[in-house]
Amino acid sequence: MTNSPSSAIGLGLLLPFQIAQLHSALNAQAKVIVSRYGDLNLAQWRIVRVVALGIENTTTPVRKATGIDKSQFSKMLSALEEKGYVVLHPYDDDKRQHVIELTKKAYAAHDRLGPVLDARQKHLVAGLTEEEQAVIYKAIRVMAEAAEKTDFDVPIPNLEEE
Amino acid sequence: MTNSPSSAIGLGLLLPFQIAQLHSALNAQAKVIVSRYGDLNLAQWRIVRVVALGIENTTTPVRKATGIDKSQFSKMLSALEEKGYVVLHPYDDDKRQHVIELTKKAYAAHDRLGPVLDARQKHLVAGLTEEEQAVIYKAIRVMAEAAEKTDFDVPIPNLEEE
DNA sequence: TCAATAAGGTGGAAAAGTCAACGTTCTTGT
DNA sequence: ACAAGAACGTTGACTTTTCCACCTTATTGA
Repeated sequence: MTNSPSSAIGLGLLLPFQIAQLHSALNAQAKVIVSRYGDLNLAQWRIVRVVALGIENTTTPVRKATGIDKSQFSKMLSALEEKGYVVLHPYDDDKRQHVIELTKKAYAAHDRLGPVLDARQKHLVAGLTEEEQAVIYKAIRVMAEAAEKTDFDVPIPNLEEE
Repeated sequence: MTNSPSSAIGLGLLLPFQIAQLHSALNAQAKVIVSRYGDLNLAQWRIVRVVALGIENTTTPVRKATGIDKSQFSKMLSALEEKGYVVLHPYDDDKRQHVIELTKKAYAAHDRLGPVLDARQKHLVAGLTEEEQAVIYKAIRVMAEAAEKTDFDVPIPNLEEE
């Protein structure tokens, strides 16, 4: 699109890069939208969302569902509590964890932002057919799995170091 | 990498979120690979790569091609210069910019890493057909474009605030 | 020619994210 | 029952990334 790189690489070899670009763009977009509707950042919003949708409501499962590192999760949760979005209760089944309860403020934020982000989602895939969307989901799954491997022992001729 | 990559993927959650997860996984993978072959980080590697492929060789176009924020780009370029990967020359057509010249060290790094990342790329899409790959590229393009929009004025039914 | 505005790059500050050590709680095996 | 080991969340140090204000160079328009 901008300028087609020299054949060999072609467009083919730039996939991770393009995904990084796409992610960056999506992230920026989400950030603008979310910040316009409140004082939550993206990570905080995701936590609220997972709980609001009733997917999970205790710390570890929520953390896993949102894919946030446990250190940051702890910090974001504290921030949410401070800002009055959540109340943390002890969890009897596992006293290391907490039960996350959303406040009215959180639900209000969710009610406001949810539709906007739904509209955004629709907008994002508006130019794609159902079949194409299905392909994307498959591709994400496949690539995420393939991203596990890190040892690509290319037949390297004894490389001279510099 | 810290958080299990595949766990949250495939839960049927929203697309941007899954892309973020995928990006995170790909990023971690690339990080490991790149760091194993030298002292460049991802951003630095991309700069080297764009120049090595002859796509661009002056600052602004390289910056745009790599999609790196201009502040970080400046820092990464300084780091590359310090580490002896590039030499910066004044650019007469626009004295605000620089011409980026790669050193032998940079070319050597490129020669070593290029094949490995090519192998990685092949591995990533190994589970996808040609058609599916084509869909992905289209999807990325479509979504990246759609990510520009940030005003989703949803017809908000005047929701009662609390 | 000269001011006004835009674009590029730099550097400091803030935010986000990562990492490792620690205390508590849970689980497992004996 | 109890010790050993694992899982969880928290904290503080640290790194990376992002944001913003500033200075320089280009461009535009009068």
